[in-house]
Amino acid sequence: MNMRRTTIKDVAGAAGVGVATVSRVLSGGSASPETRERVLDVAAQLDYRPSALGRNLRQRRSGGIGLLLPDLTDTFYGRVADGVLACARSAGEPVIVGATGDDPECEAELIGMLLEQGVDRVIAIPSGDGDSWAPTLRAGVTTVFAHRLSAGRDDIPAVVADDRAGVRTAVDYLTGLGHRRIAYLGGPGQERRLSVFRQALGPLVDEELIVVARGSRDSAYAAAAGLFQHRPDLTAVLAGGNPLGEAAVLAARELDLRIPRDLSLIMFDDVPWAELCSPPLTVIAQPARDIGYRAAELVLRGGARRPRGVLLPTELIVRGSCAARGTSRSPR
Amino acid sequence: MNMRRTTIKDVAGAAGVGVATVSRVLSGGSASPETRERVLDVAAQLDYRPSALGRNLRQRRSGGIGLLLPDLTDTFYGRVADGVLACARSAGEPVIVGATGDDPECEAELIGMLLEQGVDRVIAIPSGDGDSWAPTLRAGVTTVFAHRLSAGRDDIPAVVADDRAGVRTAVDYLTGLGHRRIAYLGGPGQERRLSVFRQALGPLVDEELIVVARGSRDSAYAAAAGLFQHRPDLTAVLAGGNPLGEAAVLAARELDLRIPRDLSLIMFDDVPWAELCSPPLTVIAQPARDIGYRAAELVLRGGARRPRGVLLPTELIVRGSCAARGTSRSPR
DNA sequence: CCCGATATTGGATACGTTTTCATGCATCTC
DNA sequence: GAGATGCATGAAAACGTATCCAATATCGGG
Repeated sequence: MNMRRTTIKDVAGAAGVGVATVSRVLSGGSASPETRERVLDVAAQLDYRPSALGRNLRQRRSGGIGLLLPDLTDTFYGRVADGVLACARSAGEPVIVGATGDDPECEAELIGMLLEQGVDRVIAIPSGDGDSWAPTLRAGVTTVFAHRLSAGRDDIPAVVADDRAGVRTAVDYLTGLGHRRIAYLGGPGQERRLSVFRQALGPLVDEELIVVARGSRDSAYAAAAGLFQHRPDLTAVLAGGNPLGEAAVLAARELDLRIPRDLSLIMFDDVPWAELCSPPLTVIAQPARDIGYRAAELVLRGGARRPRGVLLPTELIVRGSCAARGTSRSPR
Repeated sequence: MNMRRTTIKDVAGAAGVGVATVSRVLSGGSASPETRERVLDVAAQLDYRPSALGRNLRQRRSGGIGLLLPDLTDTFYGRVADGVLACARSAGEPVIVGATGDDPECEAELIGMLLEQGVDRVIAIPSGDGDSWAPTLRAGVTTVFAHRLSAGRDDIPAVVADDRAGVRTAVDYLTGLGHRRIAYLGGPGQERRLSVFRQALGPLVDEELIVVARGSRDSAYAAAAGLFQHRPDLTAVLAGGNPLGEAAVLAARELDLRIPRDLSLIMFDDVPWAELCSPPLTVIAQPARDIGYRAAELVLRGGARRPRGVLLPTELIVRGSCAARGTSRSPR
């Protein structure tokens, strides 16, 4: 059972032509109609597939695109990945995916793996500081960020949702409902949202109401529960991602806080279950799939002329998790 | 800006040795301590990374593993993918991911892409019939199925959850609560669950209560709504996956059916939001991540001696979406 | 009828690596 | 001291492809 893979030589031999001709025919080069037909016939008959290994080695590029994101478990990232895969497939490009777990060290390691693999395009939801990305740039790999920017890397185009507008409308909506003590529950890599939050809240900002959790579910829950216990005077929460929102709902339930009577909640990212929750969650929808798709488009078009990035709109979807600030929360 | 990638020749030249020696040192072969050190020094200094392209071409294997699944949007598949990625990373293997959308044609196309890419291991959640997989086997690609089996492909090992036990305990639980008219809401590729469902229900089975939706969310909702409207006499539903469960909850709410008073619901697959639902959903938990991880282990160990597959346990997690059959549903 | 232009073709080379094989050198054995 | 044994080493081949270049065939024009 030592089936050698059928190579271009086999096709050439069977068709009675040289390998160069076969290569040309299959790459759309010029050839006489009859040879072309014969070659195609033979190739089809032998079920010949040109080896990407040989081709890539020859033209010193893998033609694959690398995708690095924190975690495929989070539906948001899943949707981003879905968008990337869709676009890549329509271009016939394979995608190598790596999960960084939001760990810069792990990210650096995966970057190394991608470089070793000869990937020449990378899409990433970056975790660490910008330094990790020096290697890809130095190697001439066209790089595009998705969903997040990386500190000190304004030389890499990015496709992101308009956090600025999202946070602002959310904050406006909450203050419009009369809320004054508004908390922010954030995750890793959300510096931009945070700064906008502070800015939008203006004089109302209270640093103690800003909590940043690490990536894990446990950490998110702990952050939410801690926040609610320490500051029973807060009346509204903005959760910076669906895991945080989930943690907030869970913690609120555990502490017997009723949503929205005792606590108003807005969650970043619209997920299917937001509607199933009771009350259904008011959210800021982000076009996750589009982010992935557009990033893939950008990286496929190549770094020739690089647009400075793409900003996709967000949308506040009002459901039932926010109420006008009524009586102050009853203390237990 | 035509930075040639640093190759093994550069290292050899700079270290004053032959390329063979460099290759040996880096692959852990034998070499005198002093040469080894010098080579390693130079390699580190030049930031040399062996090109996977060259290596793979030489040893006629890509060393990568291909992962084909229906959809990264569904958290279940996301968790499976996460498991695969984790295992692959610990083995240093890159993973090429493709989304089939549960479309056999698309699946076949992606299989072709993987073969072209020279992948020598594939993990798949198969969509179509077994015929699609003839090419991979013929090419000597070790193939492992995850989560599902493929009809007529008992020569490919599979890592699956114990649907058999899962369905049986669910049905037993429901009948134990007094339910008699139990519906099954299924998706694509669930033949096994269906047959077990019929078997477990025995004489109670009612073919009209068995509905199979296509993959999309809309289709799932339509199936659920149609079922509930046509057969208002049913008292319990088993949803074969979290999209189906979601659809069931949504449709029930739309038709003003209260869960669990009017309708008991058990959902396959435990997702974080199952707990957030009100009432919290009773589910059959599947070890999705483990399925992926084990499949990766299996495919990495290689097809040398092939275990006939792995069966992972499921668990019925009772929450609040099932009730004893009380009064018959009031007709609107 | 001959020459130059054009179209088609096949041989050879290079891509970066691993691996085989032969060579040289030092050490060991009798 | 001569032959045998072992080890470190480098030259060269091979993996499958794309492309350069020369060679051949075809054709048109003078």
